[in-house]
Amino acid sequence: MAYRVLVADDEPKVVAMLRSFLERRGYEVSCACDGPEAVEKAKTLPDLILLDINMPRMDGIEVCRAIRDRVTCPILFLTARDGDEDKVESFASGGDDYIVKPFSLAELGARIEAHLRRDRRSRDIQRKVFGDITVDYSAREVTVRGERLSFNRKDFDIIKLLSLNRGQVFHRAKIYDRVWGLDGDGDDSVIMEHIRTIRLTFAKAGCENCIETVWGIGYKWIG
Amino acid sequence: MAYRVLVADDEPKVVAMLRSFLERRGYEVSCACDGPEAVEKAKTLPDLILLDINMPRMDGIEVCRAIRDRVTCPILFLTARDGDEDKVESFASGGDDYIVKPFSLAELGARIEAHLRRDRRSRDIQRKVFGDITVDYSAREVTVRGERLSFNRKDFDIIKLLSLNRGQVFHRAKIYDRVWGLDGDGDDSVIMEHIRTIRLTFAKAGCENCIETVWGIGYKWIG
DNA sequence: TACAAATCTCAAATTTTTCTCAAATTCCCC
DNA sequence: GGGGAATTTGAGAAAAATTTGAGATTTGTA
Repeated sequence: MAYRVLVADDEPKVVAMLRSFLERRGYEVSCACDGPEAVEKAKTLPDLILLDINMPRMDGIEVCRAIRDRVTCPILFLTARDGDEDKVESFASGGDDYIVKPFSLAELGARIEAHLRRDRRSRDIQRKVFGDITVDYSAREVTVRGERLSFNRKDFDIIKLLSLNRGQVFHRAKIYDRVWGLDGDGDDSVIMEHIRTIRLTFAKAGCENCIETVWGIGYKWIG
Repeated sequence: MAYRVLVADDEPKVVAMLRSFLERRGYEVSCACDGPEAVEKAKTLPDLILLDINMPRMDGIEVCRAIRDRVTCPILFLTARDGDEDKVESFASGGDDYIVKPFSLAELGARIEAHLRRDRRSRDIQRKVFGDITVDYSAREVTVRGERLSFNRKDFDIIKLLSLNRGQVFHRAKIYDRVWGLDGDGDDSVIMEHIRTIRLTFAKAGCENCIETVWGIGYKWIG
């Protein structure tokens, strides 16, 4: 499942820019253009929130105070104000970071990743993103553009093996060994069958060619 | 008990200033004046580390890489370098924050507090909200749209384990270990039975599918 | 101690996954 | 282009895992 980021800013230009940047990086983005809307959308429990401080009707700091009890995800303030007092107040309201505009997107991206990584570490979650596809190994879940695909045990185990080793070709016998265990007298047709159901499920979600056939050898994950 | 902060910087003046500032705020401070010393002192497992990037023999980023696997506490870089690349590399090495010198002590204090707070928060969560469902861990209470559901001890322990790790799949044996204790020779059917009663109780309150079955593996909390 | 609630057991019923096998198709190389 | 091996497809059988139902046992408490 891709990370869901909530962006709250009253300037449409900024929102559009952030959305495009974040989506390009594989996040799922939702937006709010004022304080109350941000509070409302925070109820969907995003994985991270970017909060502008200057917003009409309710400023970012008030939003943060309002949601802090219910939302445990990292909250990053974005703002043009560079005063010490603003910073101290932002952190005191429950914020996790404070980024002064204009900021570089590279830095923003790195900070977002760092916060998500810490969150992940404290929750022991592991996932990998391949463009539209996200594979979450601890949830045993695959998501394609937000749509959740369900795989049964063997299918997921195969996806896990291949996707953790993207680009590497696996013989069918090798897949059998790794997924079924070394004792089994693996029959290639079993693997082929599983590959088929995996492909079918991905195809239904509009995602072809995640797994490529390498003639005479086996399969590899393209992602 | 006071939080222990490790300060690593090769300039004695900076170290002295930070030490005095931090001690005035009630932290217990230890210092290192070069990279290897920082790595060594990190073994005492401080609660937070302030790391200068420019240090003799081994720079801050190398230090961070060296200790990241063993040390889970927040690592904050302090540096005079303000380039994007430095920042990105610092976060990539496992850092949690990047503060450019000269910084205000008020901001530094606020950032340190924020990082420690998050660490604390992830250790003792009081309650969590999942849409209609609220799980209160200190009161051992579950509420669905205001209606209070009652669960017996084991059932609640299972709910707690799963809901604190939303999305993560737990093997039945794992659930047994975590809820009953490691010694028990857990029988899967016990877990299945408890899951059933939990589901029944939630269903009566009009709340289906909080717990999802992952075939061949176990269960996970959807919320 | 006795009662009620909580916890555990076990086998039948159900659901889902996994495997099998032959026909159809695709791909590679001559 | 054609032969032959490799792969995909399709449908259904076999196997495995889970849920359900009914009751036995244990535990906590008045």
